[in-house]
Amino acid sequence: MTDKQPYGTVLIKAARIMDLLASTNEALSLQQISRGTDLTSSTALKILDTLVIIGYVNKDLKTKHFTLGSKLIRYANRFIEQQDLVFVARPFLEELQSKVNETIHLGVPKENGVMYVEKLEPKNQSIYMTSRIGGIRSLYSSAMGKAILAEYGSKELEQYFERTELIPYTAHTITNYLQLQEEIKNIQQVGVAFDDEEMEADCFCVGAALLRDREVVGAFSVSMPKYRLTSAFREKIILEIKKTKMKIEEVLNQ
Amino acid sequence: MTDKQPYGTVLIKAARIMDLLASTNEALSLQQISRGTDLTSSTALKILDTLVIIGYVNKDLKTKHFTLGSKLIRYANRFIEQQDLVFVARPFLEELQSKVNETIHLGVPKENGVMYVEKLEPKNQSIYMTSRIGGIRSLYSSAMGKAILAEYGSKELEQYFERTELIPYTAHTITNYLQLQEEIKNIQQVGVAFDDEEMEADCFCVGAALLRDREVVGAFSVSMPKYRLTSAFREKIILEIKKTKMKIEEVLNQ
DNA sequence: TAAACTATTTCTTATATAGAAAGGCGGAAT
DNA sequence: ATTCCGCCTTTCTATATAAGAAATAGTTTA
Repeated sequence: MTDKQPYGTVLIKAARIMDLLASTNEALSLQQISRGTDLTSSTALKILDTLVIIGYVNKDLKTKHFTLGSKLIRYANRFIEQQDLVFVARPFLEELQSKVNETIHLGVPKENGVMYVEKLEPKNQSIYMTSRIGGIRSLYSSAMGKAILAEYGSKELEQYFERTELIPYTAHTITNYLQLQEEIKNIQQVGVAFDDEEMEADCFCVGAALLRDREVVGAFSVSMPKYRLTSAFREKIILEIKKTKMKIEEVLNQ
Repeated sequence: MTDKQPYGTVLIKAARIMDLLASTNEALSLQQISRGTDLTSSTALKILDTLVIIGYVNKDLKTKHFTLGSKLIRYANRFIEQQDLVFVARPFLEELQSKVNETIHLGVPKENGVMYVEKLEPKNQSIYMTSRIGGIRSLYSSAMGKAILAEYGSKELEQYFERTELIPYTAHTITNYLQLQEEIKNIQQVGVAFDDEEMEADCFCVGAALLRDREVVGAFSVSMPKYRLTSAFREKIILEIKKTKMKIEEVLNQ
């Protein structure tokens, strides 16, 4: 019963500081940081100085205020590239894109939700794209998420229900466990999942999960404004999604 | 002459590990990390364990290999949002976008170059966008960069020349300091900078610097494939860039 | 099954860290 | 201008932590 020797105390404190800096768009003073992290100002300052040296934090020399550093972007870009699902799936998603000409997302399961790791845009819309990559959506309210849920076993699903509250985002969000269970059964039969304005008004999505060795490793979806949805287009998208899913999984499973 | 007390040794070692993990797309073993960073494997492992706890590193439980963690994406997204230049400039860049319908970049000076912090895409092209945001281009070979150089004072410029080798990227890259100086004079007269296939074949850009309190805080540019460039379009772009620069700077300088 | 490698834990010493307190600096108020 | 006040920075030392060698556990190869 010997307690493990503690380690990385400075790292953990540094991470607290980083999280605090990442919790706001404002530049923070030493005081704000030391109060916000329960560190003495001398300790916080020494850690901050080191974080500045390694490029994780920026210090405004005039105001003495701190913000996140630019090195983090390099890390993030590399993180995305290290998700080999992105590498594998991207060419097929591009192909899908060329056929449906709508927004396409790729996501991976993360923290009881699904995290966007790739996004293909169709139009002239100028989008602030980085605000989305890395974003996490709940499983029960998105096409990708429901496609993932449809691959869960029954006890896995039960555990999901236990730990998850079905909060409505729109009037269409499914907030009832029985109804969600019905929906999941339907997805298992049809082979694709839908999001009919359940996350965002006017937004319709069709998605499918991606399995490697019978395990969910991600999901992808096509999203569009609802006014562009005709029943013929809907059928086309379903067909193309199924084809794309097959192609990607073929590669994923060697 | 008392040496400063060392601090943040673990942080710096952790950063070495992070940098190593960010230097490749491969997942790395403990051995590879301990060799690549000159840390003993026990030290490296303890740091890695902590990095996993705080979400900076991912450990594959099967292979025991390490990759970067997903928390870095959150940091990166927030970093972008903390660049308040992005907030200020975006609406004007979107307006510009709607007029020229070509790719628009926004950058900030960083490490003897210019770092992309925003990108507005015009077309149906599916772009792997995160690979660009955060990317750094040299000053002498890009429209944004040369626009920044044109705001340098003469001694500042001399210092830049001293520390910078003019490496050619294409046959059109300016690799001669006198020629570059001529070009800069021209930019100062015309008010915008050009990149005529100097960075990438077939790519033509027009850019301008953004000043706050007479200090360069960024730059933006319009990029297009050269075959779409007519002389009328060129003039239109120059005009629109000048207008956009004025509008953004008006806000930047309150 | 053994051999060879790699990951993990243990243990001890030397070292880095935490935090209080003092000192410095700059902006605000008078 | 001068004082005051708040925040940033430095100093110092007991103490908690880190480093590394070596033992152990685990895994792959032959």
